[in-house]
Amino acid sequence: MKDITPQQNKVLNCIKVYIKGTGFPPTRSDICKEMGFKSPNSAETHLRALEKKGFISIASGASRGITIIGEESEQESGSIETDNYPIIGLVAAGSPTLASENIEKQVPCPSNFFGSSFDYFLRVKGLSMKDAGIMEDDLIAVQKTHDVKNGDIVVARIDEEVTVKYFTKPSNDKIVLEPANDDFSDIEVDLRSEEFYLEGKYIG
Amino acid sequence: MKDITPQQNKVLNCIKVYIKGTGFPPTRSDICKEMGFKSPNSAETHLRALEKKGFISIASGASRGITIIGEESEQESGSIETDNYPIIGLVAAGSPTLASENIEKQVPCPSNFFGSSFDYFLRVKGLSMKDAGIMEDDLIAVQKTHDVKNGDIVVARIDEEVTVKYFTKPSNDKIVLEPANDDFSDIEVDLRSEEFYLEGKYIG
DNA sequence: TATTATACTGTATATATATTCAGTATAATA
DNA sequence: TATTATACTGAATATATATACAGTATAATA
Repeated sequence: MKDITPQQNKVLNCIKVYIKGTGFPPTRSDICKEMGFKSPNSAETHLRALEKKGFISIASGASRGITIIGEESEQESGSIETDNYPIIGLVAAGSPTLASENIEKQVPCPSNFFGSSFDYFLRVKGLSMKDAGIMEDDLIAVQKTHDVKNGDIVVARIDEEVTVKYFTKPSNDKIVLEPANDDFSDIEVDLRSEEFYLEGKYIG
Repeated sequence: MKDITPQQNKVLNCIKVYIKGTGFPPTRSDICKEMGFKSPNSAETHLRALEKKGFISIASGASRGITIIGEESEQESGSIETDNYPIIGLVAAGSPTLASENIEKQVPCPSNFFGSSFDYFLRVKGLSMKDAGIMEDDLIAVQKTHDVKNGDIVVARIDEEVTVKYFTKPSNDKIVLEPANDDFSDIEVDLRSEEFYLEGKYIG
């Protein structure tokens, strides 16, 4: 990263303040107003300099196409690794689980919050895992994987239907999905005749 | 906040993803590309609807002048408000709950993760709240407060013993703590003869 | 000394963009 | 039944915006 001049730093700071205030980057004219310039080209040349030095990137042709290139770890208190995770609501039959139409919203959560890494939250429908502490409308953290062991709680899809159950594989072409609620019965899947897709594994 | 339609939610989510990816809001055309619309007016009408319902604000005349109105989130480029919360394990009789000897460890968590603010995590012992989805060794988020309503799940201490139950106060000097498991029975506390201390309220 | 980077003013213009107008269609509501 | 909200296509247009071109001036290099 090359040196930044005091004036360029002022412009960079001005852009940051603008974004914080409005939610979107300023135009060349906006920068002129803020900085007191009388020509939009003054802003333009500063932007080009800042881009050249790697502080921002400019999307060509697009208005307000300024992106601040931050040095990431600006966090003071221990720099916790957080990420946004999508919450998956009702999964439309046949569509990929993580397709945007299934995403209710994104929530921030530390990536190691449940001890193991995970990929998304799933909103649970039904009470079949009641005795495992998973209730209707609960959010469960799911890791996309096919590596599951007997006794794991898995998210599985059988013929377009998504379900959360205990996983057991007694033989090579048979899978048993066991609910944690006496009111529900086991599901047996014959891998030779039925479609079975393992969406992932319950993490927390 | 009025109701949002599924399609409007898709558009809103699309805008959020765009901002996350590029650092600035999309144009009407950008939304069309992302959503598959063939007319910029499709995006325009959705934006107007979202504005009317209070999900976004639109700066008139400005390009890309879309601002997401998050209920709390002032998160530009990763500055999510996270805090460390203590996990309380077995609470030693007679000692203050938050005393350091009771703290198992600290975990980071977004302060608004459960919608409401909270003060610590408590590790649950016993299965008395099984039917409410609270199992042995579960972590529950607890807010230190004395402001509880009938039907709230509370953390209470009666004569050196800490317990998690539904709270009801039928009369001025009597409290009933109700478990969520048929195998356990209600606890009635006579405030005139027994010591009762309200540690806090169950948040999530 | 010539060159390059910084730091501006001022003008011009192609195009990116918001925004209005005119339609079509469906479902819900009064 | 009429009305309103949703969900689009398609075209038109005023203007917001990026961006190039033409200059001026100062300071720091090579």
